[in-house]
Amino acid sequence: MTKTTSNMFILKKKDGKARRGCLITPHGEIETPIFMNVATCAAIKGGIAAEDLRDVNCQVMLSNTYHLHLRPGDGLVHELGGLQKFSGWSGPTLTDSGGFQVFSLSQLRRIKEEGVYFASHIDGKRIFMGPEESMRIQSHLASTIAMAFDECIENPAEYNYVKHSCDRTTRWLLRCKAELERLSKLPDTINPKQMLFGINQGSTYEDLRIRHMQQITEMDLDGYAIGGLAVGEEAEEMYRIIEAVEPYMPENKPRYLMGVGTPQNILEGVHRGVDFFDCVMPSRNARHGNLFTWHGKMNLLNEKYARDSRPIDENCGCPACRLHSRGYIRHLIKAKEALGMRLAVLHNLYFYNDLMKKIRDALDGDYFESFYQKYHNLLAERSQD
RNA sequence: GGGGGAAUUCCCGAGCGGCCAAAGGGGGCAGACUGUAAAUCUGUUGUCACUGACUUCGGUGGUCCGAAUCCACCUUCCCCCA
Repeated sequence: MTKTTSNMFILKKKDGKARRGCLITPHGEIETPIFMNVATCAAIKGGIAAEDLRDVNCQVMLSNTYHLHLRPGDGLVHELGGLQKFSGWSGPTLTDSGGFQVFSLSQLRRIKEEGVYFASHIDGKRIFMGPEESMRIQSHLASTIAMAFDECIENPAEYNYVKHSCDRTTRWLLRCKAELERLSKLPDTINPKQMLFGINQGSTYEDLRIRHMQQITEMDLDGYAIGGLAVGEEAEEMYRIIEAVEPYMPENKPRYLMGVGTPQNILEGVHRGVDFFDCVMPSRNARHGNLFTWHGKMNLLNEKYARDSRPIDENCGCPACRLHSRGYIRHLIKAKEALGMRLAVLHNLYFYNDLMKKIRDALDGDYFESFYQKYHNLLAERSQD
Protein backbone atom coordinates (compact mmCIF):
# COMPACT_ATOMS: atom_id res chain seq x y z
CA MET A 1 0.00 0.00 0.00
CA THR A 2 1.13 3.53 -0.76
CA LYS A 3 2.57 5.14 2.30
CA THR A 4 2.40 8.91 2.54
CA THR A 5 2.55 11.39 5.36
CA SER A 6 -1.19 11.89 4.98
CA ASN A 7 -1.87 8.45 6.44
CA MET A 8 -0.08 8.51 9.73
CA PHE A 9 -0.85 7.61 13.29
CA ILE A 10 0.78 9.74 15.95
CA LEU A 11 0.84 8.35 19.47
CA LYS A 12 0.92 11.53 21.53
CA LYS A 13 0.80 10.21 25.03
CA LYS A 14 0.26 7.17 27.22
CA ASP A 15 -1.20 6.74 30.69
CA GLY A 16 -0.77 3.15 31.73
CA LYS A 17 -2.10 1.25 28.74
CA ALA A 18 -4.41 4.11 27.75
CA ARG A 19 -3.32 5.97 24.63
CA ARG A 20 -3.92 9.47 23.31
CA GLY A 21 -3.30 9.70 19.59
CA CYS A 22 -4.17 11.21 16.26
CA LEU A 23 -4.68 9.53 12.91
CA ILE A 24 -3.95 11.88 10.04
CA THR A 25 -5.98 11.06 6.92
CA PRO A 26 -6.70 12.76 3.60
CA HIS A 27 -10.19 13.48 4.93
CA GLY A 28 -9.08 15.06 8.19
CA GLU A 29 -7.47 14.24 11.50
CA ILE A 30 -9.01 11.73 13.85
CA GLU A 31 -8.31 12.44 17.52
CA THR A 32 -8.20 9.22 19.52
CA PRO A 33 -9.60 7.57 21.56
CA ILE A 34 -12.61 7.91 19.32
CA PHE A 35 -16.11 6.52 18.95
CA MET A 36 -17.24 6.19 15.33
CA ASN A 37 -20.88 6.91 14.62
CA VAL A 38 -22.64 4.07 12.85
CA ALA A 39 -24.46 4.95 9.63
CA THR A 40 -24.91 1.49 8.12
CA CYS A 41 -26.75 2.57 4.99
CA ALA A 42 -24.90 5.90 4.77
CA ALA A 43 -27.25 7.52 7.27
CA ILE A 44 -27.64 7.24 11.00
CA LYS A 45 -31.03 5.72 11.64
CA GLY A 46 -33.51 8.06 13.22
CA GLY A 47 -33.33 10.82 10.63
CA ILE A 48 -29.83 12.10 11.29
CA ALA A 49 -28.20 14.02 8.42
CA ALA A 50 -24.52 14.79 7.83
CA GLU A 51 -25.14 18.28 9.16
CA ASP A 52 -26.40 16.82 12.45
CA LEU A 53 -23.25 14.73 12.80
CA ARG A 54 -21.25 17.92 13.08
CA ASP A 55 -23.62 19.22 15.80
CA VAL A 56 -23.06 16.06 17.72
CA ASN A 57 -19.24 16.28 17.44
CA CYS A 58 -18.89 13.19 15.30
CA GLN A 59 -15.42 12.58 13.89
CA VAL A 60 -15.89 9.45 11.81
CA MET A 61 -18.97 8.10 10.06
CA LEU A 62 -19.07 4.32 9.70
CA SER A 63 -20.98 2.61 6.91
CA ASN A 64 -21.44 -0.94 5.73
CA THR A 65 -20.13 -2.67 2.63
CA TYR A 66 -22.75 -5.40 2.49
CA HIS A 67 -25.72 -3.06 2.95
CA LEU A 68 -24.58 -0.44 0.46
CA HIS A 69 -23.63 -3.12 -2.06
CA LEU A 70 -27.18 -4.47 -1.97
CA ARG A 71 -28.80 -1.06 -1.94
CA PRO A 72 -28.29 1.31 -3.70
CA GLY A 73 -25.26 -0.54 -5.14
CA ASP A 74 -21.62 0.46 -4.72
CA GLY A 75 -21.41 1.33 -8.43
CA LEU A 76 -24.07 3.97 -7.90
CA VAL A 77 -22.28 5.42 -4.87
CA HIS A 78 -19.08 5.50 -6.93
CA GLU A 79 -20.88 7.34 -9.74
CA LEU A 80 -22.14 9.90 -7.24
CA GLY A 81 -18.62 10.57 -5.99
CA GLY A 82 -18.13 8.09 -3.15
CA LEU A 83 -19.45 7.97 0.38
CA GLN A 84 -18.47 11.52 1.28
CA LYS A 85 -20.21 13.26 -1.62
CA PHE A 86 -23.06 10.77 -1.55
CA SER A 87 -23.89 11.36 2.12
CA GLY A 88 -22.77 14.96 2.50
CA TRP A 89 -20.38 13.96 5.28
CA SER A 90 -17.00 15.41 4.37
CA GLY A 91 -15.03 14.01 7.30
CA PRO A 92 -13.32 10.66 7.62
CA THR A 93 -15.34 7.51 7.03
CA LEU A 94 -14.84 3.84 7.74
CA THR A 95 -16.54 1.01 5.93
CA ASP A 96 -17.05 -2.31 7.60
CA SER A 97 -16.28 -5.17 5.26
CA GLY A 98 -19.44 -7.23 5.44
CA GLY A 99 -17.64 -9.75 7.63
CA PHE A 100 -20.01 -9.12 10.50
CA GLN A 101 -22.95 -9.94 8.23
CA VAL A 102 -21.36 -13.34 7.63
CA PHE A 103 -22.18 -13.93 11.26
CA SER A 104 -25.36 -11.93 11.82
CA LEU A 105 -27.09 -13.27 8.70
CA SER A 106 -25.92 -16.79 9.49
CA GLN A 107 -29.26 -18.31 8.51
CA LEU A 108 -28.74 -17.04 5.00
CA ARG A 109 -25.12 -17.90 4.21
CA ARG A 110 -22.52 -20.55 3.40
CA ILE A 111 -18.79 -19.97 4.03
CA LYS A 112 -16.18 -21.38 1.67
CA GLU A 113 -12.48 -20.77 1.04
CA GLU A 114 -13.19 -18.35 -1.80
CA GLY A 115 -15.68 -16.33 0.24
CA VAL A 116 -19.26 -16.37 1.44
CA TYR A 117 -22.49 -17.12 -0.39
CA PHE A 118 -25.31 -15.04 1.03
CA ALA A 119 -28.98 -14.77 0.42
CA SER A 120 -29.85 -11.09 0.34
CA HIS A 121 -31.92 -10.14 3.37
CA ILE A 122 -33.84 -7.77 1.11
CA ASP A 123 -35.08 -10.05 -1.65
CA GLY A 124 -33.45 -13.43 -1.05
CA LYS A 125 -31.29 -13.11 -4.17
CA ARG A 126 -28.09 -15.15 -4.03
CA ILE A 127 -24.94 -13.06 -3.79
CA PHE A 128 -21.29 -13.89 -3.31
CA MET A 129 -18.77 -11.88 -1.33
CA GLY A 130 -15.12 -12.69 -0.84
CA PRO A 131 -12.07 -10.58 0.04
CA GLU A 132 -11.74 -9.19 -3.50
CA GLU A 133 -15.44 -8.33 -3.77
CA SER A 134 -15.40 -6.61 -0.39
CA MET A 135 -12.35 -4.55 -1.37
CA ARG A 136 -13.84 -3.60 -4.74
CA ILE A 137 -17.03 -2.45 -3.07
CA GLN A 138 -15.15 -0.50 -0.41
CA SER A 139 -12.93 1.05 -3.07
CA HIS A 140 -16.07 2.18 -4.88
CA LEU A 141 -17.45 3.57 -1.63
CA ALA A 142 -14.12 5.37 -1.22
CA SER A 143 -14.06 5.30 2.56
CA THR A 144 -11.06 6.66 4.44
CA ILE A 145 -10.55 3.30 6.11
CA ALA A 146 -11.51 -0.06 4.65
CA MET A 147 -11.85 -3.08 6.88
CA ALA A 148 -10.56 -6.50 5.97
CA PHE A 149 -13.08 -9.17 5.05
CA ASP A 150 -13.16 -11.57 7.98
CA GLU A 151 -15.35 -14.16 9.61
CA CYS A 152 -16.81 -12.97 12.89
CA ILE A 153 -17.47 -16.03 15.02
CA GLU A 154 -20.26 -16.14 17.57
CA ASN A 155 -19.23 -17.06 21.12
CA PRO A 156 -19.02 -19.66 22.46
CA ALA A 157 -17.28 -21.41 19.58
CA GLU A 158 -15.53 -24.74 19.17
CA TYR A 159 -11.71 -24.51 19.34
CA ASN A 160 -10.91 -26.32 16.12
CA TYR A 161 -13.48 -24.39 14.16
CA VAL A 162 -12.04 -21.11 15.47
CA LYS A 163 -8.50 -22.17 14.60
CA HIS A 164 -9.37 -23.02 10.99
CA SER A 165 -11.53 -19.94 10.66
CA CYS A 166 -8.67 -17.70 11.85
CA ASP A 167 -6.30 -19.24 9.33
CA ARG A 168 -8.81 -18.61 6.59
CA THR A 169 -9.32 -15.04 7.80
CA THR A 170 -5.52 -14.57 7.54
CA ARG A 171 -5.53 -15.91 3.98
CA TRP A 172 -8.44 -13.62 3.20
CA LEU A 173 -6.47 -10.69 4.64
CA LEU A 174 -3.56 -11.33 2.27
CA ARG A 175 -6.02 -11.29 -0.62
CA CYS A 176 -7.64 -8.08 0.72
CA LYS A 177 -4.28 -6.35 0.87
CA ALA A 178 -3.24 -7.42 -2.62
CA GLU A 179 -6.59 -6.44 -4.11
CA LEU A 180 -6.72 -3.03 -2.43
CA GLU A 181 -3.17 -2.27 -3.60
CA ARG A 182 -4.26 -3.11 -7.14
CA LEU A 183 -7.46 -1.06 -6.89
CA SER A 184 -5.67 1.98 -5.45
CA LYS A 185 -3.65 2.29 -8.65
CA LEU A 186 -6.66 2.31 -10.97
CA PRO A 187 -7.37 5.67 -12.63
CA ASP A 188 -11.02 5.97 -11.54
CA THR A 189 -10.33 5.18 -7.88
CA ILE A 190 -11.78 8.00 -5.81
CA ASN A 191 -9.56 7.50 -2.75
CA PRO A 192 -6.18 6.08 -3.80
CA LYS A 193 -4.94 6.48 -0.24
CA GLN A 194 -7.64 4.27 1.27
CA MET A 195 -6.33 2.62 4.41
CA LEU A 196 -6.75 -1.04 5.33
CA PHE A 197 -7.24 -2.34 8.87
CA GLY A 198 -6.79 -6.05 9.59
CA ILE A 199 -9.07 -7.85 12.01
CA ASN A 200 -8.02 -10.20 14.79
CA GLN A 201 -10.23 -13.19 15.57
CA GLY A 202 -9.86 -16.22 17.82
CA SER A 203 -13.02 -16.21 19.90
CA THR A 204 -12.22 -16.49 23.62
CA TYR A 205 -9.07 -18.60 23.16
CA GLU A 206 -6.06 -16.54 24.17
CA ASP A 207 -3.56 -18.72 22.29
CA LEU A 208 -5.53 -18.49 19.05
CA ARG A 209 -6.02 -14.76 19.52
CA ILE A 210 -2.29 -14.18 19.99
CA ARG A 211 -1.31 -16.50 17.16
CA HIS A 212 -3.71 -14.76 14.80
CA MET A 213 -2.61 -11.31 15.91
CA GLN A 214 1.00 -12.26 15.19
CA GLN A 215 -0.01 -13.42 11.71
CA ILE A 216 -1.84 -10.24 10.78
CA THR A 217 0.65 -7.78 12.28
CA GLU A 218 3.32 -9.21 10.01
CA MET A 219 1.49 -7.61 7.10
CA ASP A 220 2.18 -3.99 8.04
CA LEU A 221 -1.34 -2.67 7.71
CA ASP A 222 -2.65 0.80 8.58
CA GLY A 223 -4.36 -0.37 11.71
CA TYR A 224 -5.48 -3.44 13.63
CA ALA A 225 -8.89 -4.32 14.90
CA ILE A 226 -10.06 -6.79 17.51
CA GLY A 227 -13.20 -8.39 16.17
CA GLY A 228 -15.45 -11.13 17.38
CA LEU A 229 -15.99 -9.70 20.85
CA ALA A 230 -19.24 -8.65 22.50
CA VAL A 231 -20.89 -11.42 20.51
CA GLY A 232 -22.20 -13.66 23.27
CA GLU A 233 -19.41 -13.79 25.89
CA GLU A 234 -19.36 -12.05 29.26
CA ALA A 235 -17.82 -8.58 29.47
CA GLU A 236 -15.11 -9.84 31.81
CA GLU A 237 -14.10 -12.38 29.20
CA MET A 238 -13.92 -9.66 26.58
CA TYR A 239 -11.60 -7.62 28.81
CA ARG A 240 -9.45 -10.70 29.41
CA ILE A 241 -9.02 -11.20 25.65
CA ILE A 242 -8.13 -7.56 25.07
CA GLU A 243 -5.50 -7.77 27.80
CA ALA A 244 -4.11 -10.97 26.30
CA VAL A 245 -3.81 -9.68 22.77
CA GLU A 246 -2.91 -6.03 23.35
CA PRO A 247 0.83 -6.62 23.95
CA TYR A 248 1.03 -8.13 20.45
CA MET A 249 -0.43 -5.04 18.74
CA PRO A 250 2.02 -2.52 17.28
CA GLU A 251 2.34 0.65 19.36
CA ASN A 252 2.49 2.92 16.34
CA LYS A 253 -0.75 1.74 14.70
CA PRO A 254 -4.33 2.50 15.63
CA ARG A 255 -6.24 -0.21 17.48
CA TYR A 256 -9.92 -0.71 16.97
CA LEU A 257 -12.29 -2.75 19.14
CA MET A 258 -15.10 -3.54 16.74
CA GLY A 259 -18.74 -3.18 17.68
CA VAL A 260 -18.11 -2.18 21.29
CA GLY A 261 -20.05 -1.10 23.16
CA THR A 262 -21.58 0.33 26.30
CA PRO A 263 -20.01 3.51 27.72
CA GLN A 264 -18.49 1.32 30.41
CA ASN A 265 -17.08 -1.16 27.85
CA ILE A 266 -15.47 1.74 26.01
CA LEU A 267 -13.86 3.19 29.10
CA GLU A 268 -12.55 -0.27 29.96
CA GLY A 269 -11.30 -0.60 26.39
CA VAL A 270 -9.41 2.69 26.52
CA HIS A 271 -8.00 1.64 29.87
CA ARG A 272 -6.62 -1.47 28.15
CA GLY A 273 -5.06 0.36 25.20
CA VAL A 274 -7.77 0.61 22.53
CA ASP A 275 -8.09 3.71 20.30
CA PHE A 276 -11.15 3.18 18.09
CA PHE A 277 -14.66 2.04 18.92
CA ASP A 278 -18.01 1.82 17.21
CA CYS A 279 -21.40 0.48 18.19
CA VAL A 280 -25.03 0.65 17.17
CA MET A 281 -25.98 0.95 20.81
CA PRO A 282 -26.32 4.74 21.14
CA SER A 283 -28.53 5.03 18.07
CA ARG A 284 -30.54 1.83 18.44
CA ASN A 285 -31.15 2.26 22.15
CA ALA A 286 -32.12 5.88 21.61
CA ARG A 287 -34.77 4.82 19.11
CA HIS A 288 -36.14 2.54 21.81
CA GLY A 289 -36.14 5.27 24.46
CA ASN A 290 -32.98 4.19 26.30
CA LEU A 291 -30.70 7.11 26.94
CA PHE A 292 -27.21 7.50 28.35
CA THR A 293 -26.39 10.27 30.81
CA TRP A 294 -23.59 11.28 33.15
CA HIS A 295 -25.59 9.89 36.06
CA GLY A 296 -26.37 6.55 34.45
CA LYS A 297 -28.75 4.99 31.95
CA MET A 298 -32.40 5.92 31.78
CA ASN A 299 -35.46 4.56 30.02
CA LEU A 300 -37.20 7.74 28.99
CA LEU A 301 -40.38 5.79 28.26
CA ASN A 302 -40.87 5.11 31.98
CA GLU A 303 -44.00 6.70 33.37
CA LYS A 304 -42.00 8.64 35.97
CA TYR A 305 -40.64 10.92 33.23
CA ALA A 306 -44.06 11.88 31.82
CA ARG A 307 -44.24 15.16 33.77
CA ASP A 308 -40.50 15.76 33.99
CA SER A 309 -39.67 19.25 32.71
CA ARG A 310 -35.90 18.81 33.03
CA PRO A 311 -33.65 18.06 30.06
CA ILE A 312 -32.46 14.47 29.62
CA ASP A 313 -29.15 15.44 31.21
CA GLU A 314 -28.57 18.80 32.85
CA ASN A 315 -24.85 18.57 32.00
CA CYS A 316 -25.43 17.93 28.30
CA GLY A 317 -25.09 20.45 25.49
CA CYS A 318 -26.76 18.38 22.76
CA PRO A 319 -29.53 19.79 20.52
CA ALA A 320 -32.17 17.82 22.45
CA CYS A 321 -31.05 18.93 25.91
CA ARG A 322 -30.55 22.56 24.93
CA LEU A 323 -34.24 23.01 24.14
CA HIS A 324 -36.44 20.10 25.17
CA SER A 325 -37.76 18.38 28.29
CA ARG A 326 -37.87 14.70 29.16
CA GLY A 327 -41.66 14.88 29.20
CA TYR A 328 -41.76 16.29 25.68
CA ILE A 329 -39.31 13.84 24.12
CA ARG A 330 -41.02 10.95 25.91
CA HIS A 331 -44.32 12.07 24.45
CA LEU A 332 -42.84 12.28 20.95
CA ILE A 333 -41.36 8.79 21.07
CA LYS A 334 -44.57 7.31 22.45
CA ALA A 335 -46.59 9.13 19.80
CA LYS A 336 -44.17 7.74 17.19
CA GLU A 337 -43.30 11.21 16.01
CA ALA A 338 -40.07 11.03 13.98
CA LEU A 339 -38.73 13.98 15.96
CA GLY A 340 -38.78 11.94 19.16
CA MET A 341 -36.34 9.35 17.85
CA ARG A 342 -34.27 11.99 16.19
CA LEU A 343 -33.78 13.97 19.41
CA ALA A 344 -33.07 10.82 21.39
CA VAL A 345 -30.48 9.65 18.85
CA LEU A 346 -28.85 13.08 18.75
CA HIS A 347 -28.58 12.99 22.52
CA ASN A 348 -27.00 9.54 22.71
CA LEU A 349 -24.52 10.25 19.91
CA TYR A 350 -23.58 13.51 21.55
CA PHE A 351 -23.13 11.66 24.83
CA TYR A 352 -20.84 9.05 23.29
CA ASN A 353 -18.78 11.64 21.43
CA ASP A 354 -18.66 13.75 24.58
CA LEU A 355 -17.52 10.73 26.59
CA MET A 356 -14.61 10.31 24.17
CA LYS A 357 -13.81 14.01 24.35
CA LYS A 358 -13.71 13.84 28.14
CA ILE A 359 -11.49 10.76 27.95
CA ARG A 360 -9.10 12.60 25.61
CA ASP A 361 -9.14 15.65 27.89
CA ALA A 362 -8.35 13.42 30.84
CA LEU A 363 -5.42 11.89 28.97
CA ASP A 364 -4.20 15.32 27.86
CA GLY A 365 -4.50 16.61 31.42
CA ASP A 366 -2.87 13.56 33.00
CA TYR A 367 -5.89 12.64 35.12
CA PHE A 368 -7.18 9.65 33.14
CA GLU A 369 -6.75 7.23 36.02
CA SER A 370 -8.94 9.29 38.35
CA PHE A 371 -11.47 9.82 35.56
CA TYR A 372 -11.54 6.05 35.05
CA GLN A 373 -11.99 5.41 38.77
CA LYS A 374 -14.84 7.90 38.95
CA TYR A 375 -16.84 6.70 35.96
CA HIS A 376 -16.13 3.08 35.15
CA ASN A 377 -18.94 1.81 37.35
CA LEU A 378 -21.21 4.84 37.33
CA LEU A 379 -21.74 4.69 33.57
CA ALA A 380 -23.29 1.24 33.81
CA GLU A 381 -25.77 2.12 36.53
CA ARG A 382 -29.37 3.06 36.17
CA SER A 383 -30.01 6.78 36.70
CA GLN A 384 -31.63 7.52 40.06
CA ASP A 385 -32.46 11.01 38.87
C1' G B 1 -95.57 3.76 13.83
C1' G B 2 -93.70 -1.39 11.82
C1' G B 3 -89.56 -4.87 11.18
C1' G B 4 -84.53 -6.40 12.13
C1' G B 5 -79.68 -6.18 14.61
C1' A B 6 -76.34 -5.00 18.57
C1' A B 7 -74.52 -4.07 23.83
C1' U B 8 -67.88 -8.33 26.13
C1' U B 9 -62.46 -6.74 30.49
C1' C B 10 -59.04 0.87 29.21
C1' C B 11 -60.50 0.82 23.46
C1' C B 12 -61.65 -2.22 19.06
C1' G B 13 -63.15 -7.08 18.73
C1' A B 14 -63.65 -12.94 19.07
C1' G B 15 -66.52 -16.14 21.99
C1' C B 16 -72.72 -18.05 21.64
C1' G B 17 -74.31 -23.67 27.79
C1' G B 18 -69.07 -26.41 31.31
C1' C B 19 -62.14 -26.85 28.55
C1' C B 20 -63.74 -18.56 29.99
C1' A B 21 -60.82 -14.03 33.97
C1' A B 22 -62.66 -14.70 28.54
C1' A B 23 -58.78 -15.37 21.51
C1' G B 24 -56.52 -11.44 18.58
C1' G B 25 -55.28 -6.31 17.84
C1' G B 26 -54.60 -1.42 19.96
C1' G B 27 -53.35 1.24 24.21
C1' G B 28 -50.93 1.00 29.18
C1' C B 29 -46.82 -0.81 32.28
C1' A B 30 -41.93 -2.93 32.43
C1' G B 31 -37.52 -5.33 30.30
C1' A B 32 -33.94 -6.35 26.33
C1' C B 33 -30.80 -4.25 22.60
C1' U B 34 -22.78 -4.24 21.70
C1' G B 35 -18.49 -4.16 13.47
C1' U B 36 -27.81 -2.44 12.65
C1' A B 37 -32.39 -8.11 8.39
C1' A B 38 -33.89 -4.00 14.85
C1' A B 39 -38.95 2.86 14.65
C1' U B 40 -37.55 -4.17 16.68
C1' C B 41 -38.21 -8.12 20.17
C1' U B 42 -39.88 -10.16 25.08
C1' G B 43 -42.89 -10.15 29.44
C1' U B 44 -47.18 -8.22 31.61
C1' U B 45 -52.12 -5.91 31.65
C1' G B 46 -59.85 -7.68 36.77
C1' U B 47 -58.92 -7.99 42.39
C1' C B 48 -56.78 -10.43 46.40
C1' A B 49 -54.84 -13.47 51.76
C1' C B 50 -52.30 -15.27 44.09
C1' U B 51 -50.51 -23.97 42.28
C1' G B 52 -56.37 -21.03 45.26
C1' A B 53 -60.45 -17.68 46.09
C1' C B 54 -63.48 -13.66 44.75
C1' U B 55 -65.86 -10.01 41.36
C1' U B 56 -66.65 -9.22 35.77
C1' C B 57 -69.28 -9.85 29.65
C1' G B 58 -75.68 -3.06 29.35
C1' G B 59 -79.69 -3.65 33.76
C1' U B 60 -83.18 -6.72 36.49
C1' G B 61 -85.34 -11.29 37.09
C1' G B 62 -85.53 -16.42 35.46
C1' U B 63 -84.19 -21.65 33.27
C1' C B 64 -80.19 -25.10 34.42
C1' C B 65 -75.98 -29.16 38.53
C1' G B 66 -73.61 -25.04 35.63
C1' A B 67 -74.94 -18.78 31.90
C1' A B 68 -70.80 -13.86 28.54
C1' U B 69 -73.47 -17.74 25.98
C1' C B 70 -80.73 -19.82 26.75
C1' C B 71 -85.68 -17.09 28.23
C1' A B 72 -88.59 -12.55 29.85
C1' C B 73 -88.83 -7.57 30.64
C1' C B 74 -86.18 -2.89 30.81
C1' U B 75 -82.31 0.70 29.00
C1' U B 76 -79.25 2.52 25.12
C1' C B 77 -77.40 2.38 20.14
C1' C B 78 -77.56 0.98 14.80
C1' C B 79 -80.06 -0.46 10.17
C1' C B 80 -84.45 -1.10 6.95
C1' C B 81 -89.66 0.09 5.80
C1' A B 82 -93.38 4.05 6.61
